[in-house]
Amino acid sequence: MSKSKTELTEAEWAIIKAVWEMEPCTAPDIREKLRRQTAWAYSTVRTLMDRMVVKGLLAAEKVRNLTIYRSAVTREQAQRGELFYALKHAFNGALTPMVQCLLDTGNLSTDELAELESLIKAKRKGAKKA
Amino acid sequence: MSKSKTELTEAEWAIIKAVWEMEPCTAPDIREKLRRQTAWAYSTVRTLMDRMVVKGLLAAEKVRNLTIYRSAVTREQAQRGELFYALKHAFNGALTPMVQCLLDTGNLSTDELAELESLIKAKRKGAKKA
DNA sequence: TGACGCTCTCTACAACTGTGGAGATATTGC
DNA sequence: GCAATATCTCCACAGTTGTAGAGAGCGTCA
Repeated sequence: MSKSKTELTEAEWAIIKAVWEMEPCTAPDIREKLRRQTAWAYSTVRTLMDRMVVKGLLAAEKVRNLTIYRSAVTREQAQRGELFYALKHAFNGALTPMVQCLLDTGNLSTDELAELESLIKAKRKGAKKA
Repeated sequence: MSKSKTELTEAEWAIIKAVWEMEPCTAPDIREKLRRQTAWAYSTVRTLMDRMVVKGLLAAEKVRNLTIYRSAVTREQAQRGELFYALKHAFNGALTPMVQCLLDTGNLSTDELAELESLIKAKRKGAKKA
């Protein structure tokens, strides 16, 4: 569970994020939701969504003349997929350099740093038992 | 400096990693280097590399009948690009959840966790002054 | 019952990506 | 000078991604 090689393009990310927030939903719903960012034509949204169904990213169900969409991968799965892609290719799977890079480039506030630190502390505590 | 939107495909990652290790180098060099992983035909490697030159990922220079390639982006730039792609799309730019996800999924040893912790500590110390 | 508005289906098309064959050219050892 | 090698140039082709137009089907309000 969780070996689903999930990789999304930019357009797919836009769509699936909208779906997560509105599901179950229709293509026009999503189109509307993304209007500000994308101004896509209906057929554009529809095509993208249907392709995503084929890829197993969304699930579609027909009700009368409506097509109802739902997400078929969780946000966590998708996030992991993306992160692992970066981890694997850009960092050869080495986690520490990846975090290093984040720290070096992101403009982290002192608060955020503190938060990260406690995250790790918590994790360490948990790991000790396991 | 560093706003270069660097995003690489899987094949491009393979190539540029090889280039980083051998530059300056020729297409046959790279082909040879990747033989184990990919078994690409010469023209495949060559096509990929030439396209990467167009994209500004590599730089090419002709010497006699040879084409010498060099990287045109640093490893750090490329890494940042990839990481930011994930950060922006999968995590809406929020760093903490991203790290959380890493911690949750990666099988980090206690040692690695400790290393991360000290990385953050160091960063905090530095940030205080800046 | 007809016009209006929604949603759908089908189709297209250009750019980008992965992959590589065919054949021209240059370098070099004999 | 010539054959053998290493390189290169050009072109092709299928699959994916981004984008969308044209027109059919249906529910509904006068």
